[in-house]
Amino acid sequence: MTNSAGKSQKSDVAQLRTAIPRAKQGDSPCAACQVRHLAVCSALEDSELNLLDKIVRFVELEAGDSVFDEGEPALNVYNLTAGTVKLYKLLPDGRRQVTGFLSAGDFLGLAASDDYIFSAESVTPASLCKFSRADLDLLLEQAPQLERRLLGMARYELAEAQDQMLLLGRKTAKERIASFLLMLSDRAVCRGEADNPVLIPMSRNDIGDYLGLTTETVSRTLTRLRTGGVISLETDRKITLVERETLQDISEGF
Amino acid sequence: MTNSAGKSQKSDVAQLRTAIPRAKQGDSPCAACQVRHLAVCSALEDSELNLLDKIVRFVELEAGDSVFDEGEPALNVYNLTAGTVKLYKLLPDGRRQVTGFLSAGDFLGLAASDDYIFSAESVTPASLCKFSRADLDLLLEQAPQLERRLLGMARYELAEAQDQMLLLGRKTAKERIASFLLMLSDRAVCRGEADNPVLIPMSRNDIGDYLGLTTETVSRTLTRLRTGGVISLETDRKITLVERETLQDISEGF
DNA sequence: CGATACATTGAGGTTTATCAATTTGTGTGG
DNA sequence: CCACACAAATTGATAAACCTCAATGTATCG
Repeated sequence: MTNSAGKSQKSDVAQLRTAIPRAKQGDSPCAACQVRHLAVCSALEDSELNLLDKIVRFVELEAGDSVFDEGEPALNVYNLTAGTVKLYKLLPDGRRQVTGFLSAGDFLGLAASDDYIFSAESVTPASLCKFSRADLDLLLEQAPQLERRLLGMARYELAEAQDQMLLLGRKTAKERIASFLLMLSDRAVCRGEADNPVLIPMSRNDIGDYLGLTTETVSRTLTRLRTGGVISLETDRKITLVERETLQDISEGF
Repeated sequence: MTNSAGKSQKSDVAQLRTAIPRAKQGDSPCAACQVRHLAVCSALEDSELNLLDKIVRFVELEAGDSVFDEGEPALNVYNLTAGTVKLYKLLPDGRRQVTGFLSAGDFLGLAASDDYIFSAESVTPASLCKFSRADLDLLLEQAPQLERRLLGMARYELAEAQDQMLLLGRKTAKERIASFLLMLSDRAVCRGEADNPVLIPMSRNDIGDYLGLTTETVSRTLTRLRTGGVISLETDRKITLVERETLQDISEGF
């Protein structure tokens, strides 16, 4: 689940590469953050950013690295600033449910209990801002408006979770795939990227574990949508939405 | 979805019956609330309860009444003080996903958007405290600790939603039913009731729509658990957990 | 260029859904 | 209190969707 020593050596290289633009000249790295407007941090005034700078640590991950595992003490929280991270839960026999994919600006680790209740692992190379929960709690005292921002984010996540329950409980494979592609497209727009073609950072297996399907069903369903002319596969990981309206109708169950 | 005029007449009777103990002698009904320790209201000091009393309205529902429907402007929030309420989303062809069952102490209507994103309907006769969102927002100014409480509740709901995603995406019918029975038992304990036998306030159809199954599969699966000696059906709506450990193992996928 | 992981395709099986009939439970009115 | 009507639950037979296992094709990366 976590990485071997051989792989994590490369991570150091990545750290060197990105450390320079992130904290140049020793002035506030948070003030220079490209995704601040997307993150919890948007709740802080420019003058308060130094509070963040004091407690933040930067983490660089390569694809497949573990951020934390379910059941560990929830000591840290994270802001994802680049890349994609997946959250998942496991059953004893290895069945896996991916409960979400995170991208730039998303917050991670806000657990209800003392331990993490899911595992988090990078899907692509990723950059995170790491805060200890103790530091975060102190910060919340100084900047109570952060609490409102966190509540807003939690509500949004709840809304997404309810949509996902509808998908998992009642939608067909075709409807699930259509919903998934549209979600990726919409989220790219939120990050200021193009809505089409859709870039798919995760494997068919990860998609299956997110949608409650097998790899094979994901693949077959994509093939059928392609054959039907609704989408077009540029590569495995790059899909053009040819008939967005049709896809929308399929995703909503019409 | 809502009730006919004929049925809602009885609701008036229910209102009379319970109005007396709830607001006796005109002093603070919130101070006398039996489920305050379970609800958001526990975040308020006794001295602050009069703030609630000023803005609360009491609502009594009979089984099957609508609280609000998906897509309506989210003008109010509610605290459930007695009974069971189900939340659900619909697809255009009538497929339904119940996203949660609420019981005494649960909070309802905290939407991320301006409109409700799910419908809410009582499963049994129910009592609710109703607040306008505008009033709640004002109250949050005066009692900011409420925000922390709301955040805690949202986190808890998120944790439950993730468990439900694992259930819907990866568990078998048998595992889903076992998880469901244990959840009902655990929640009864939270409310200070007996953990066994389990009282089932909702229909097989509602259970199916919650677990992503059909009525028939729910029924057959209960029959098999009964035949296997793991549970015992006292009546349709009252089930004894004969082998709780076994049920626990089944629910976790062993 | 070769090795390896990932994706696709095919054949066949399993679980759960669907459709239909029967039984049980509930509430009403005689 | 009983009989009736209606809704809810159970059971059975069949079908469909998706999964499993296996083989083949195709990216990707040293």
